[in-house]
Amino acid sequence: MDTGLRNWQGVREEVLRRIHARVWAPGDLLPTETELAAEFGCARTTVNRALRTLAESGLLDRKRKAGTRVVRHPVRKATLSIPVIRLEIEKQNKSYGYALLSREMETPPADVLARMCLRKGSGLLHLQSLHLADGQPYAFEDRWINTAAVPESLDADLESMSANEWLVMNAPFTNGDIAFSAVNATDQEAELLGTQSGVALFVVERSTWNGNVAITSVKLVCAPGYRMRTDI
Amino acid sequence: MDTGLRNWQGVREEVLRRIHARVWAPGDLLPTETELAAEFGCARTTVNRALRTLAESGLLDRKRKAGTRVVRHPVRKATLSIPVIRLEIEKQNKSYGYALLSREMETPPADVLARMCLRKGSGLLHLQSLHLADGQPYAFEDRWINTAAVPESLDADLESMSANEWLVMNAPFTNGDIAFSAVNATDQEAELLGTQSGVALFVVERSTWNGNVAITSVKLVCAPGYRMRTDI
DNA sequence: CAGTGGTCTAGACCACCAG
DNA sequence: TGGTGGTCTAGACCACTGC
Repeated sequence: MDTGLRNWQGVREEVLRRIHARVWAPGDLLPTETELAAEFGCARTTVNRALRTLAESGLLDRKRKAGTRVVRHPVRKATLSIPVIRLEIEKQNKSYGYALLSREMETPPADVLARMCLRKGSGLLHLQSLHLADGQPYAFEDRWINTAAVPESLDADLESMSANEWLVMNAPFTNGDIAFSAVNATDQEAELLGTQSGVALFVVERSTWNGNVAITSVKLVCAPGYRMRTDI
Repeated sequence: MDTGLRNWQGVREEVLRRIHARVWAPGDLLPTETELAAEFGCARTTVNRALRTLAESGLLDRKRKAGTRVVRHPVRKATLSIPVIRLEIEKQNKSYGYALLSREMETPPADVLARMCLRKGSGLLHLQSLHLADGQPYAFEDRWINTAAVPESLDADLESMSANEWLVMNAPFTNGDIAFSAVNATDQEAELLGTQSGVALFVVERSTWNGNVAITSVKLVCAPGYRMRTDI
């Protein structure tokens, strides 16, 4: 039977429709790729692409020999874009500002060492800076850079360009992790962000590696009212 | 020239390596698919798959006729899994508990209506509940359900099963949005979560639609110390 | 071990868009 | 308008895994 679905987006839409319409309910086994290809009148490759896409977005579970099933608890996946802060601000039609507050070689506290998987004794470059949007405090950045991995960072001009952008252009990374949480503002954070201590602040912590070499670990404390949103 | 890269993952790794090694620097134009296929000794389809994958993860920018370029500011994309809370807790080897606190038909406040893109006058089902991990408060859930879109929800047994799970199984959605922020605990939230008012809490807000029909809007206030993490 | 998805190939046509 | 990526096809072989 040829229903005339000749491209993979079309097949994906039709499969989605049937899942929503409960033709294939959660836990159900779908026909094989070959059967669907025959029904839709297209090549198996096309069906494969459609089903693979749906599996990647978490709606289907595929196993060789076992076949393709509709997952029982669709774990929705949201994709967050982690932009360079300057671009994030400029996209809101605000002017970006940046101020370097401090820059020292220091022995990092234990939690930073642990996050970067480094052992004690290594001195790291410690940077504190402030990002501004239209002159207002936007986020406070507390960053540690592994100078053993990125020695050029010692000579970098970090007065005019944020460490974030310098690293993006000069120290590529292969993997990392990111975490989000909420904290009460310390006195220092409150003063820098122009608010009162105790106010709830949104925090982003990110560490990156090149292979298994730690590059940098950064903690971004956002100004009150910060909201991170995305579509699902 | 055949360098023996015969599968798309291998091609992807090699292209990645060259980007990291600055063979192709940010902004540079890559060879065409056909040229790369010749160099790697594989079919163009294979190169296409590799480059398409890298473009999807935000490292390459591809345009017909213009060719493939390394992006200047690699916007890293983090994929968050939004799990059913019960599963999230059980994955930590803790026992899941759930308590329905209130269930009323009510006229929602303006901000909820706006979030769901509904107009005034519609009564919605308002649910408040508490999620527990090993008996300790884990998150406070404040949910509105559009009964016009999901009339069966009026008869659902929401004492034993959380609304989240009931909806996952009974009211599929096609799209939605999700937002994260930080708030200071209100007196009510503090009492329910076993903490003091004013403590910084992590908040997740999510709204879902089936086509353009609003299904539900939920606000999840997490217990102190909540951390959401993922790899990038 | 046999059935299923995963992938590769060579060739083809098409859509888009920069020059 | 020509060059580039986007996709489809038919056929093939392979890898995994449930039975």
